[in-house]
Amino acid sequence: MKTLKIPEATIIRLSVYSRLLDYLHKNGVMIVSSGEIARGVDGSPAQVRKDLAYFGEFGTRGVGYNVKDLNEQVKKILGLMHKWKVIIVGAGNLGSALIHFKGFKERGFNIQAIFDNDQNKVGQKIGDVPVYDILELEEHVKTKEIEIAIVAIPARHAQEVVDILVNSGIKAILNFAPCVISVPRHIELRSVDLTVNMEILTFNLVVNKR
Amino acid sequence: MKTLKIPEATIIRLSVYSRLLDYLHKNGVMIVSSGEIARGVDGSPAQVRKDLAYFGEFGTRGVGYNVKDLNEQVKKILGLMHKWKVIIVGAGNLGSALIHFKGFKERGFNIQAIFDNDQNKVGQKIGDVPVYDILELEEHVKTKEIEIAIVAIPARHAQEVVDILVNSGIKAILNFAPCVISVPRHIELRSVDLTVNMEILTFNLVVNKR
DNA sequence: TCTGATATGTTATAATTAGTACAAAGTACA
DNA sequence: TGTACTTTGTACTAATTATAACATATCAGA
Repeated sequence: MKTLKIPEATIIRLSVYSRLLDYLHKNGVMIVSSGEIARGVDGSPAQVRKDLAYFGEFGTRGVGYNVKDLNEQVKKILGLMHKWKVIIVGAGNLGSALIHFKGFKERGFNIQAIFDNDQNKVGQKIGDVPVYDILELEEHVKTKEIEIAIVAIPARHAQEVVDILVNSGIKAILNFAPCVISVPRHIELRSVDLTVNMEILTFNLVVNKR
Repeated sequence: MKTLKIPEATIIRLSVYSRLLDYLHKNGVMIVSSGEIARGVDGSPAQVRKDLAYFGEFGTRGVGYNVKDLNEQVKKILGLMHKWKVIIVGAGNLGSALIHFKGFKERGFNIQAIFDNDQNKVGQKIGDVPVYDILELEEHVKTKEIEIAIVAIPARHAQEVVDILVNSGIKAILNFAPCVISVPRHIELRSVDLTVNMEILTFNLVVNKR
């Protein structure tokens, strides 16, 4: 199979398209055009078609796209045809907030456990997710075959925990600690950096005043 | 002043450089080279120099960069020479977590208030930040001259709240609601979309297996 | 003061991504 | 069946961004 390189921006947009398609499908819309998708995601029709064209032909000329079929195809592209086993490391404020975030389950991410080193939290539940001792992290990931870990701990311990995750055979990590993290090439890593996001805003505020 | 367009990727990197420079400065490091910065942020020396070159000459050939001076310059570029007045809308799990996140204050973002429509929360404090009724949002932003709002509420009400913020004269918005938000051109908007980030991971997991 | 070593700033080149235009394919209806 | 209309998929063009190479400036030591 030929896998030409796909721009990350395309993947981001596909994810947003898919959420719109979810919404349209839920509301009984059967057919949608690239123009309607574009309006729904604040993009251009050409961009929508080009993004889809990386992966095949999903529409009918003169008609548009079947909402249900297209959504299934897009979800398949995004790797959402099966549920993913997810854990969260860090039962602090952010970890707890992420447990309660509805969006994960809606999109097929099952949060199965949360890990912390605070013995007051270990053995409790947050929502309906059990809190385990972080000492059990490596073994748990291995035996339960966890695929994705969300790291929600302070920056000074993040690399250390990531190393444990890497050793335990995790496949992907979403990191919220505001620091640079290193992982071997075969592991997927993304960082959500809140202060960086804030600073992009302030940069734009300042330059736009010039 | 000439303001040629700056890639957003450059701004993201500058923000990361600055955090590294904070760290180096705190540890008494006086001089740093583009190569050392690159190692610290997992990038290339040429990229570091090019990013900085958009804004001027900050180093000394044959020597490197003065850590303190460069950090001041970079922070100035990022608009961090003064503190920013920030509010959070939504006192749910995520809003509360963001209140407790240390990184904001460290980088000059002062969270002054949090707004919610839950009357049980109104009048309370989260950390040391007071919770106000969301009905007071518009007036508060106007009179206190709040510059940045963080939106941490469910997607179905996000656009509605953003419209209030826009009317009240907010300058920038960081949105955590998983949906597409529209604002007038003169307002800065960024969205942190957790499921999109997860789906970039799963996409990469799936394609890398091929 | 001259020479070698080092690190920046900049120019040139390559790669990537987005935008435009249009041909191809389908629909509707006289 | 044929014609006008719609919407996709793609080839082409333009713009953006990253990479590499190099010229310039500084320092240290003889």
